[in-house]
Amino acid sequence: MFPEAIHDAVAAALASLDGGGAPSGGPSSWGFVVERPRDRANGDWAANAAMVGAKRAGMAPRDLAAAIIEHLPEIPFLDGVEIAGPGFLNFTLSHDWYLEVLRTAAAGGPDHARVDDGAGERIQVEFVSSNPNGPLHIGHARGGVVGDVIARLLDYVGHPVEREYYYNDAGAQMTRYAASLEAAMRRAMGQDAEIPEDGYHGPYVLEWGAELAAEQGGALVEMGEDERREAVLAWGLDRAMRDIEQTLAMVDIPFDVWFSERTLHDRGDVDTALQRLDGAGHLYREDGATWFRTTHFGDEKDRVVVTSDGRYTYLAPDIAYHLDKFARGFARVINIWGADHHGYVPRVKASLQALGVDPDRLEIVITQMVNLARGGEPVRMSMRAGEFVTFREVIEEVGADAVRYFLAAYSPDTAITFDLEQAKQQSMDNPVYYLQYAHARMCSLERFAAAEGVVRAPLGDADLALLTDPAEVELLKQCDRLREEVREAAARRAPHRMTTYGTDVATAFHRFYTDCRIVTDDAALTQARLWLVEASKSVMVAVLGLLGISAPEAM
RNA sequence: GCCCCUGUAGCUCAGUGGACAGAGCAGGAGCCUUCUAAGCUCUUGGUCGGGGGUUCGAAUCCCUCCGGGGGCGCCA
Repeated sequence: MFPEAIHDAVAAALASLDGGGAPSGGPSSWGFVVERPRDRANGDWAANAAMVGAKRAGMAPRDLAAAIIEHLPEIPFLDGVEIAGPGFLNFTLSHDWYLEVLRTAAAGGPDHARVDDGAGERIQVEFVSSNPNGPLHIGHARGGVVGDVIARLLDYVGHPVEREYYYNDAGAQMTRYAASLEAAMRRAMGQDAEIPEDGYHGPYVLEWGAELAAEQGGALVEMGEDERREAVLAWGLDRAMRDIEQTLAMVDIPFDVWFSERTLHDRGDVDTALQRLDGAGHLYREDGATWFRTTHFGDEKDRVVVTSDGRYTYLAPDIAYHLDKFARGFARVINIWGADHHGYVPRVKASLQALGVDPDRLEIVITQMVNLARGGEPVRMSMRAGEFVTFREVIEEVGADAVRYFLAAYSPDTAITFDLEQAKQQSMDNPVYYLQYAHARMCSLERFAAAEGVVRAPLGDADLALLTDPAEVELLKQCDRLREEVREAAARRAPHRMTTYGTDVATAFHRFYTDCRIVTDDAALTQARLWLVEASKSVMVAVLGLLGISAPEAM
């Protein structure tokens, strides 16, 4: 109910100041906001209405503030309102409000702060979408974690969310991959074969080639060339996809839909999309190729969709793919792309616009680079030569929780260096343990209480008013932030806000633990504090759950 | 050359229109015979890259300059 209740009340006060008849646009036309003051001394919530509206009201901000207070309707759980600084209205909530927060959190569990802001707005989040010709690396991992957390956040605020992985199982890259695999297979079988210059050279190619040799090598070499090529490609696709899916499962990143590029070709969707573009007059031929006039939609140059030797460029199926997404009824589509793809945004948006889909419905989150390091030394990688540390290796070395935390903790806009040594350390260099430790302590307290024979009585019987220690109040205030923090993180597509918030909750809890002994001879106080622990646990489990990090009961 | 991201404490990063700029780490001083010290308290440390502008108010918005990263194919 906060901050909405305050906003409504202030809007009502402004409306009555306006002479009863709310003018154009109604109360919200004043355009003020209710937000958290940076400094706690300035209350629980602050409204800038008096500053924003001073000009329109023809009054000095502080005078307008006083007038607003004069006309302010009653707000439940409000303890007081003050004018401060240049004209802020600072609202302080009552202790009772925080006890309501405790009851809601303790009774409602980790889902207690869910909202249905997004009801009815189906969103697709498409992420990772690595080509199925090798293992995932750390860059894919970041897209995976960012996309996964965004999907979890959107779900929490009430959007029906579908997670999709798009894989390019058609085209020249796959042909090169299959040729490389076949060569590796032949080598494993003792034949003389060279992996093509423009093929894939990573150690995994040799490894998978050997697997292929062992599984079906004999049969494959007997086949005709075309048949064998098809069979190797199919096996290679399956092998890569299995590796990718398993790796993602290791860090708890599931997908609802695995979408194959081939289906677009097989169904004729690519042709259809190009015909539609042509029909709308957006295509032209030049130098033997077919061009899409993307400059008409703000791109810096036109793009080829069919090459002079009759093959599609990657853009052609991408047009069909994005068209297909919206044909599936998503109100909004979010793509998580690596920084190296940012240049493609204009042309994909152009294709949507050209075909009558509002390009604003497609949102593209760009994740910046991830560099790997070990003990401060950069780990050199070459994708072309296939020399890179795989995501799987990183997970095995540092653990799923630490990986997820690290990849979620920074704004997607920031380039990051993932230091394997640091991520592995179970120290304060690794704040993931700080959050998990808070949760483990909560569980430990419950175990201790039970061992002491303390039974938690029903919530309704607890005298929560006993919770007046500053550390207790601070912890309750932190718990109260969950809903607004999730909303903000979801709206801004900003997973890292959850790690920041989680740290605040953990800090408040550790402080509470240090300052207030929970299980004591004072039965009533013990009951109240155990319920506070329970409420905090709901919040902590919610945060860890949104981050996809495990909540250990003991550490 | 053009486009995107970025420049905030010694380090890694939060904060993107509000009130004296924050966290962790690192540095300094303390706290375990009692519920997990992977914890807590206090403390040192900043011309928010430089300069202009918009605004009642700018780390935040605009312009410009400088530094770092990425992208600019009839490759994916």
